[in-house]
Amino acid sequence: MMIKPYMRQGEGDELVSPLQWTDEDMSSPDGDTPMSSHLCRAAGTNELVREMGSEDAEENDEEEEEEEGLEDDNKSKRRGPKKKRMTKARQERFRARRVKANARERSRMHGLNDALENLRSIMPCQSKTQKLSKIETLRLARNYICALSEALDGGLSTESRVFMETLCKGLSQPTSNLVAGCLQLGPAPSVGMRPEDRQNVRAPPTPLGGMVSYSSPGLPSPPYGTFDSPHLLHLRTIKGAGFENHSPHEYNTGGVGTPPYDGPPTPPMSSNLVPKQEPSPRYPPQHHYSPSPVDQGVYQTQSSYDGHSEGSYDSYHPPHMPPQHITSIYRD
DNA sequence: TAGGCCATCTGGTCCT
DNA sequence: AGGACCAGATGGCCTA
Repeated sequence: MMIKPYMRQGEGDELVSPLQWTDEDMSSPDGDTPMSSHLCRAAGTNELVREMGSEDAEENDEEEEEEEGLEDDNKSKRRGPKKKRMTKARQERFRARRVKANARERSRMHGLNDALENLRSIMPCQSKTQKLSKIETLRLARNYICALSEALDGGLSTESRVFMETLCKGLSQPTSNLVAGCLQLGPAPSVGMRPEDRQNVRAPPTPLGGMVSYSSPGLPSPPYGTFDSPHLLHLRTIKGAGFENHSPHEYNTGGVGTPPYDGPPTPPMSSNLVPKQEPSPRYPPQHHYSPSPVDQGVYQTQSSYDGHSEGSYDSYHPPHMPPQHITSIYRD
C-alpha cells in the first residue's frame, strides 16, 4: 500500500486520510500549528484551512451551535460573502462529505480504468510485458477504428503498409514499435518474442496464411505483443491504395509544431521501412526493449507526438487542410 | 536523475 | 443537498 503524503500512519498499518484525522491530528505536537500544514500539503490548497480555524476545535458544542451563523464582530470587515465559521459539527459534516466524495471519486476512476482495460483487451496488439498506457490505448483505439473504417470502405488493405501507418499515427515510439512488432510476425512468430508473449500468438486466417507479415529490419526482437489479426477484416488489397481518406486524423499541418496527434505517421512505418530481417537475438527475453542508437536511427524520424503537451491532443482538428499524402518507399 | 505514468485527494461546477 | 464530472496538485513508482 502506498503511503500518500497526505496520509498518516494509523495505529496499525492502516493509513488515515486527513479527513479522518482527529483533532489531535490536526494539531502539531506543540499544539499551535493546526492542520494547515497537513492540509496544505494534502490538497495543494489552503481553502479548507481558511475555513477551518483552529480555534473552532477548542470550542464546545454549545458554543458552536450558538455561533453558527453569527457574525464575527471583532474581526475586520471584509468584502464578499461571509464564510460560515467551521464549527466542530460542521467540520464533522464536512469530513463525512469529503470522505464519501473521495470514495465515490475513487470508485468512478476505477470504473473508468476498468473500461479502459476492456478497451485494451480488444486492441489488436496486446503484450503482457508492455502494457499500453491510458493515452496510448485511446490513441491506438482511435487509429484502429479509422483503419478498419478505411478497410471497410475498401480503400485499405489490412495487410498494407498504410494500414499499419494508420494504426501507428500519433503513437509514441515504443507503442509504434509494439504495433510494428505485432505486425512483423512471420512464419516463425515466436522468434524474438518473450516467452510470455508467445502464448498470445494466434495464427490468423489471413490470405497470407499466417500472421500479417510486416516488418522492418531494424526492429529489434521485441517484448512485442501480438497482433491479433482475427480482429481484422481481410479485404482485398488494392494496388497502389493511397492514403487519401478524409478522416480528421489525417489532416495535419506538418512539420514541427504540428499538434501532437495529427502529425505525420509515426516513424517506424514511415519512410525508413526496410525489408524484413530476422529478429535480432541481442535482445534477451528479459530485457525490456530499448532501441539501440542504430535502431533508433531506423525508427526515428519526426514524431508528431513527442514534444507536445497532451492537452490539445484531441482538440485540434485543422478544418480545411488537405489530406496528407504519405510518401513511402514501400511497395505492396 | 529526469520524465512519464499513475492513483489519490480536493474544490469547483453543473445537474437533479 | 447531494452526486457526477472535471481539472489541478501532489507524490510514488518505474525506466531510460
